[in-house]
Amino acid sequence: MAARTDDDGPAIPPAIESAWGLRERPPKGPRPGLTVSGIVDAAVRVADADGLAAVSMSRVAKELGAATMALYRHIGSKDELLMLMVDTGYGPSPGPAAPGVDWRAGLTRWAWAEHDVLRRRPWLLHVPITGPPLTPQTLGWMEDGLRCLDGTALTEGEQMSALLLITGYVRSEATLTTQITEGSRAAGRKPGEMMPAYGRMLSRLIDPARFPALHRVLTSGVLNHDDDPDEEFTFGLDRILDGIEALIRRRAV
Amino acid sequence: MAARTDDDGPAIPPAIESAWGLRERPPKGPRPGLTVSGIVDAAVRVADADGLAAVSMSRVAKELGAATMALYRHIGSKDELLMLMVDTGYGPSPGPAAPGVDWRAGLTRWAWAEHDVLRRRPWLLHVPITGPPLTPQTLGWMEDGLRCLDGTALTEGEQMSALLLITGYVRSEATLTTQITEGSRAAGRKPGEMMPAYGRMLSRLIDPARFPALHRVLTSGVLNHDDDPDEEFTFGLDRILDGIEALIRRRAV
DNA sequence: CATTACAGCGTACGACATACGCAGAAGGAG
DNA sequence: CTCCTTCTGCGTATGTCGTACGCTGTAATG
Repeated sequence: MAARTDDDGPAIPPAIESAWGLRERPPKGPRPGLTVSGIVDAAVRVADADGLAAVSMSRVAKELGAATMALYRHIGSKDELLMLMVDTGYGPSPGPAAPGVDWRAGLTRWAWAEHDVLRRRPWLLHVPITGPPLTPQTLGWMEDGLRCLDGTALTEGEQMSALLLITGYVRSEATLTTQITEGSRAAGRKPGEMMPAYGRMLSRLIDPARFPALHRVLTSGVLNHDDDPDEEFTFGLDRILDGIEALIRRRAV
Repeated sequence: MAARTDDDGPAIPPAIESAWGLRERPPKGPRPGLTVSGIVDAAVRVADADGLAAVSMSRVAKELGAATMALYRHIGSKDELLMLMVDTGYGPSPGPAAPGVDWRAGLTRWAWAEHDVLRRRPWLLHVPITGPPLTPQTLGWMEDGLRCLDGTALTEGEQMSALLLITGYVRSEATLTTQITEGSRAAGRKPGEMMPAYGRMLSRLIDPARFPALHRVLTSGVLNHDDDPDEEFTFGLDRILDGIEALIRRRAV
C-alpha cells in the first residue's frame, strides 16, 4: 500500500492529543505512577510558587518525588510541557454570557476574565507562544468570545480579528503591569514608587531640546505616581470596544 | 539639605549609561580592542542571521574573533546585552510627522514604522522586556509618537495610554504573524498553507455541539487561506484609531 | 511459565552563563 | 628610563540545563 494515510490532514502533536484525552492506556506493561496531567499540575504549582524560570525538568520531577528522566516517558519535550501548562494555567473559560447581555458587556466580562487569570498567573505571559490555540481550555476561551459577537453584523473573519485585538490588548497590558510590579520587587522598591523612579531617571537622561514632547509629559506630573492598574486597563479596553462598536454601527446601517 | 546624595534618584544601570555614551574612557591601561557598540552590533548581526536563540556569548565572541569572557569587560551580563540589542535593533525613530499632518495620519505612519521594524527583525519580539524604555532610540520612538498627539485635547496621561495601546497592538499583531510564518517554515509547509492546516486540525478536534461558535467560523471558510498580513494589520489599527478618535471628539466638544 | 511491551531511572553529553584570577599593555610618577 | 598602577583580553572551572541512550524490573498476554 503506497500512500495509505489514515489521518487526513496534518499530524496532531502528541501533547495536543494528551490534552484532549485521546491517549488510550496500552494493555501491557506496569501501571504508570506518573500521568501527564499530574506532571503538568506539578509544573503549574512550581510556576505559581517560583515563576516560570524555576520550572526545570528536574524541579518538576522533584515536586513529584520522581527522577528527572521519568518525565520523558509521558511528555516529549519541555516545549510540550509548556504548551500543556498554558492550557491548565488558563483554566476553564468564563462561560457564555448570560442571555440578553449585549456583545459589549459580554466582551468586557470576557476581557476581564483573561485579565484576572494573567494577574493570578503572570508566568503565562513568559511562555513563548508558538502558534494558534489547539488545546481544549484555550479553545474554550475562544468559543466564549466568539459567542459574544454572534448576533452582530460582523463577518466571521472580523469577529476573529476583533477577538485577537482584545486578547492582544489584555496580554499586552498585563505584560506592562507585571513588569512594573515584578520590577519594583526586584529593585527592592515599594509598590507605588516605580513610576516616580522611572520619571527621575528619564529627567536625568533626556535633553528637553531633543525630547520636547517627553519633557512635557515629564513635567506634567503624570509619572509622579503609579497609575491604578485597573483604571489603565479599563481605559484601553474602552478605546478598543469603541473602535469595534464604530464598525458594528457602520455595518448595521 | 540633610541627605546630600550626589546622585539624586535611583541608580542608572551601566548598560543604559553605555547606550547614552556617558562612559568616559579611562586614561590608563591598554586601548580596548572591543567596544560596547561593536559587541552589540555583532550580537544584532547574529540575531538577524540566525535568530535570537543563536545569540550566545560564545557565538557573539566568535563573531568578533574574541574569547567569550572578553565580552564581560564591556557588558555586565547577557541581559544588559539584550537591552542594548533592542535599542540598536529598533534603530532611529521615523522622525516627526510633516507639518500639517493630523494626529491620525501621524500615528498611522508611526505604527507602520514599528510594524516594518518588527517584520525585518522578528527576534525583537522574543527579547523579554524588563521595563519601560530607557535607551536613546526607544525613547526617540516614544517622543515621535507623543508629538503626533501634541495638539489634541487628550491629557498627557491619555496620550501615553494611547501610545501604549498602539505599540501593544503592533507588537501583538507582529507576534501572531511571525508565529505563522516561522511556524510554517518549521513545519516545512509552504506559506499560505498554515491557516488551512490549522483549520483542518481544529475540525478534527472540536465537537460542533460543544464549540458551536468555533464550528460556525470553521465552516464559514475564513480559515481556508492565510489572510493578507497587511490587511489584518490595517483592520486592527483602524479599530484602535477609531476608538481614540471617539475619545478625542468627546473631549473636544 | 515465557514473552512482550512498557515504566522508572542512572549515566552521560553538549551547550550555556559566568565567577575568578593571571598575563601583558599603556600611561603616569619618580 | 624605571616602576607602579590600572586596565584589557582571556583560559579555566563551576553549576545548571535539556535530553539521548540503555538498563532493570513489572504487569498482562500467549
